[in-house]
Amino acid sequence: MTSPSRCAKKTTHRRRKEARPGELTAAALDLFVEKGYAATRLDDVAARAGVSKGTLYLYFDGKEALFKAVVREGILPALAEGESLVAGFAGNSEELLRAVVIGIWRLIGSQRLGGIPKLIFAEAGNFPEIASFYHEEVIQRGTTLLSSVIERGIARGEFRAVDVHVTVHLVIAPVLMRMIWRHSIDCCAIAGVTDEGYFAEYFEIMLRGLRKSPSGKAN
Amino acid sequence: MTSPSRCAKKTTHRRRKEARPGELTAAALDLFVEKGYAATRLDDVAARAGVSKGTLYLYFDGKEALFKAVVREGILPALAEGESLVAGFAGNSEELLRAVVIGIWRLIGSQRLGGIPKLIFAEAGNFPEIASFYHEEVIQRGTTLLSSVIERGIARGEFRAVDVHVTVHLVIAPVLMRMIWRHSIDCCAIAGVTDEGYFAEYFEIMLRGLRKSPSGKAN
DNA sequence: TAAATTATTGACCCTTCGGTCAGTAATTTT
DNA sequence: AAAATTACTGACCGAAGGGTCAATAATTTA
Repeated sequence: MTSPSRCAKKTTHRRRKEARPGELTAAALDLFVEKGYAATRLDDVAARAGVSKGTLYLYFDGKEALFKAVVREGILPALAEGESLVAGFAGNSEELLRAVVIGIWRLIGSQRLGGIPKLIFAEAGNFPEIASFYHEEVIQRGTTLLSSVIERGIARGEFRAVDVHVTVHLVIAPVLMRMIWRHSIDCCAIAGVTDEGYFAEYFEIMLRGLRKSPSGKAN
Repeated sequence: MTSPSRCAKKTTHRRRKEARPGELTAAALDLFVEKGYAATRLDDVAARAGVSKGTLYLYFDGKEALFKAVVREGILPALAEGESLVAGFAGNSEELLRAVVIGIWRLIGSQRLGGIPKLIFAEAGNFPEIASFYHEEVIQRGTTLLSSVIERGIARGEFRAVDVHVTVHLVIAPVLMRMIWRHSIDCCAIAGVTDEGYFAEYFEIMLRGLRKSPSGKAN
């Protein structure tokens, strides 16, 4: 029982040096999000990418390098997009906050990438190298991004003079938690609620909480 | 190299049937919170409790039963306390919401137990039995508890007519995220912020978002 | 077509860990 | 003190999985 190959149609294996890395990171993203970091088997990643484990090691130094490649390829572009959005935005800060949060949700939260934060929070303690990598390349940048939005709102007299550092965390928490729910016990809890319904109430509460004038209807 | 025993002072082991279960669940809580569910070794749990792995199996059927015991012993009493608080509360709903959230933080979030939600979210997918156990015994009860507070506020004309289901998740998200940060990459992010500072801004934003009258200063 | 090159394989090594159980030692009973 | 009871131990088993590497097959070069 040697189960010779994986490809039913082509008994022989093909040599496709160019395509391998992308196929491997795609497969890895699927499995990392589904199983977590430690529980993902490199055998399975390789199999899903249509190669053997040995091939995986030809393109990546190991599990850690593979994971970093997944994050760099998937999350950093989304952050860059958010940064350029803020840099060139002309409207009021309420609209900007909406645009940034919705953008994060559209590019990360609603995609398979939305499972990465959960994985990081969960396994940071057991994999310090990955934790510091993610902290430096994603969390710091993301925090700075949101801080700039809040600070802009305060500077323009649109938001109250909140504690920016704390508020960034309060603003992003419901977004992160929706990603986390979606990738764990999502089953019944928020299952019946659409993204639209969730974020509508989220913005209503959050912007009422941030607005300087308590008279509402600033939009 | 047999490393005969663990206890340096008493070469002999003691028989303490009554004390073992509590010592084992205490050790297990420490390690589950520190390492996560899958990564916690029963050998280590036993060692921290001062017994051998064999002894652990005398008191618990295995890892899963041990974990359930930890949750039942640690989290369910806190939920019960919240329920009785709501049942007998006389003040306005804003105060009640504050009391319930602060209570959850005091009894769970700020304790080692605050590491449990992270573990559950992270490993629910890999351990369905634990996920459904936690969902039925903790999440449903907790959601119902918070729903009753929001509904009370709406019924008394203190809160806007928000979507209760969604709002429960929005209200608890920053609390859960603070637990999660504290037990993962807490390092720099919220490290400099006290619980008081965090929750002060949290209540300010959340209650402005919930209040019916937009004139502020309802407290 | 033959030789050289290189992408790919998968069996293998080694460690880890949940779970088992025959044996040992502490305690109680007689 | 001897016998009976039972709390406790730790060596062991089997499965799992990260990482290695000699062998093999596809492709390129001569």
